[in-house]
Amino acid sequence: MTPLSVFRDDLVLGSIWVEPRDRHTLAPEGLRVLILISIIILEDNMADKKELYEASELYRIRHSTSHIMAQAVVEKFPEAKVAIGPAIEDGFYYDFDLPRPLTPEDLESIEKRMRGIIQSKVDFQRKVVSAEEARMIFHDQPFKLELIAGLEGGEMDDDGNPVTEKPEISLYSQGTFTDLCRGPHVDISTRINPAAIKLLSVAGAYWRGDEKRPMLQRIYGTAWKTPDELKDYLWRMEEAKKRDHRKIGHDLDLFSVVEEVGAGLILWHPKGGKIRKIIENFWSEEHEANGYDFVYTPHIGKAQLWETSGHLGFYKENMYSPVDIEGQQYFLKPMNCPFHVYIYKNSLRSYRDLPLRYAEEGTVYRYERSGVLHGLMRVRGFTQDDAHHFCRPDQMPAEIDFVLNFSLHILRSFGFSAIQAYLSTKPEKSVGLPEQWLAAEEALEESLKRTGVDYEVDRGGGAFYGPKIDLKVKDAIGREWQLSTIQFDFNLPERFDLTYIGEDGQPHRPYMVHRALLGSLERFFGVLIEHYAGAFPAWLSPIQAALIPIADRHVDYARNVADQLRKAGLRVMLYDRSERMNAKIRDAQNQKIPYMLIIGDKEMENDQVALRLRNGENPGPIPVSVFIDRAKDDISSKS
RNA sequence: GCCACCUUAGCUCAGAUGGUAGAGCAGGCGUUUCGUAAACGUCAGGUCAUGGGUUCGACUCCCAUAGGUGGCUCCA
Repeated sequence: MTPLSVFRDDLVLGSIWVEPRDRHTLAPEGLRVLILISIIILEDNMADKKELYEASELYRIRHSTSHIMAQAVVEKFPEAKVAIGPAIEDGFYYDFDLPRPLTPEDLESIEKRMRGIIQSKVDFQRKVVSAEEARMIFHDQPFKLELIAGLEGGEMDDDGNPVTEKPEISLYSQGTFTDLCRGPHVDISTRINPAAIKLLSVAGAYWRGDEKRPMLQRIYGTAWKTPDELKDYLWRMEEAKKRDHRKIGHDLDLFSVVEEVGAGLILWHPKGGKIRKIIENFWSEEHEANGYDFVYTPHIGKAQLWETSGHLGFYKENMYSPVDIEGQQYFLKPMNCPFHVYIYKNSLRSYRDLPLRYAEEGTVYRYERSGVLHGLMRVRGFTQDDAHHFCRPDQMPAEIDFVLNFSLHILRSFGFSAIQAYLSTKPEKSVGLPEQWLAAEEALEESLKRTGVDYEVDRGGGAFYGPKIDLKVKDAIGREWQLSTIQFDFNLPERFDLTYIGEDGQPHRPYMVHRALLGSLERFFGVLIEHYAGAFPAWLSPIQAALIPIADRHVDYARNVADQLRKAGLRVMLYDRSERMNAKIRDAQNQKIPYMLIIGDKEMENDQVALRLRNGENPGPIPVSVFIDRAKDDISSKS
């Protein structure tokens, strides 16, 4: 038996014991997810996960391990300048300014020294000092001096409000190392299990996250209570790596990014393209059935357009340089909104025409710094499943209800059942009338309440042009991904002077709502790949059934079955090469094809196929028609 | 963009201290016709990311460029 961590959001909550062989078959999709569901129910009743963590012993262990690491580093590099070293989710880090770049060998020796320090049983001692004393102690530590000055001056809290009470200045010492630290720590180093810590990587990090300030070297590490928990954490990291959409995208031949085309630009291969097409078809049908009109707009627009929309004022850093066309400047579009606005403006609108819902899968281009590009998740060109709603003030609550429910419906259709909403309200700097903001925020919140979806409010977190709801989904291993966004826009209707004629014969300003449900097709595809680990449900699978004849004499019959399946609307492939059956199964399995249909003498005689599923289940021979019914059921139920 | 690391055949990777490259898989061609995750043989594949430099000689060392990976938010 071997322990398997029960976790949520990478926070280990405990362990259960399973047979080693089950660990790999059950854990990733089956068992773990089941556990997750029950944990989520339990844990959602708990007050605040973050507070819980910070009060935990594990948090103290990690924070203290970070200090021990700092001690080891300072011993190795006496001239090191130390910055900060907190515990974080799953581990800790510490930032240093060092005379030279660290190597993997350095990490090994630091880690070894850390074990030595831990085993020497050092105490962690807390001491409160005055700012003056602190300055003396850290006279050659510029980062600490800056922190002391900050503490003394009374800094800002998370919301940017000045902290009124000056915190006391405390030190923690262990062994030869003293750090300016709020704590808490373990009392003695033996609380840390030297076999349950590991240094992971070194990365650059700006002092205080500010790119204008010095670049420090950050060492990341992890620490757990037991070696088994450490092992399990490392195993989880491996599992997450296996789900990496870049790896799966390559293995399953879904997409690529090549240097010759350009960084952050996606090539969709036929199989990825098939999945995209299925997503788009579904998307279109649902939009069609829900009162949307489809619009298509160009990829570039004149400078004046972006001037009016405000993009050249507020968004220019993310836009590419203009192209010159007959002396006029044109910009590649970073958003679709201005075009949709002009479709609205193209005729005089009556109050009877509203609401209008313009939808477009609009491809936009945004400049992203090279270092932040990441597979399908962060790219420079992508297609938004965009739409803009224009409605009257009296229609606004119903319109929000509609779009929120529509969003939830679409996300759930793709197998995302755990959805968390975030409502962001008026920031200090904003456009629009306060009463507009209030009405919109109230409509958003009331609507959230009616749907019953779990939500949090981020006061002051909205964009300057309007409040919004973001929807995040949890994937199969508990990670959150932001997909949908529903945003009010008080800015563009003003800037473009949008109106409709009311019952009173007078022009009125419409409300405008901008929304994307899947976000971008590229990113959404990446999330789907990781959520399903490449094993897409049948309705999304580029190939649904693989026909596997055992010997060449079965190929003709298999071809005949393939035709029947295609006529029934299934996507099939036939293994007609003279490989061994085992090799064909292995290949189909690696391609994560949902249904494998083995065909030998017995099947040929009885007009059957022997069904094998990619999870290893082997239901055996069934008539072709029975298989067709079963597959069609799975597909229509999207399971 | 910045910091560190990385870039060898389509893919995954070997190639001490500088002496112009090797395996497995994939691919082509044969042979095999086989009941639930890899049959056997054979052939072909590389200006070692690109461009400079050091050297008698560079995949190996230095510099630049392009791509990639991990970070750059979570308060001492």
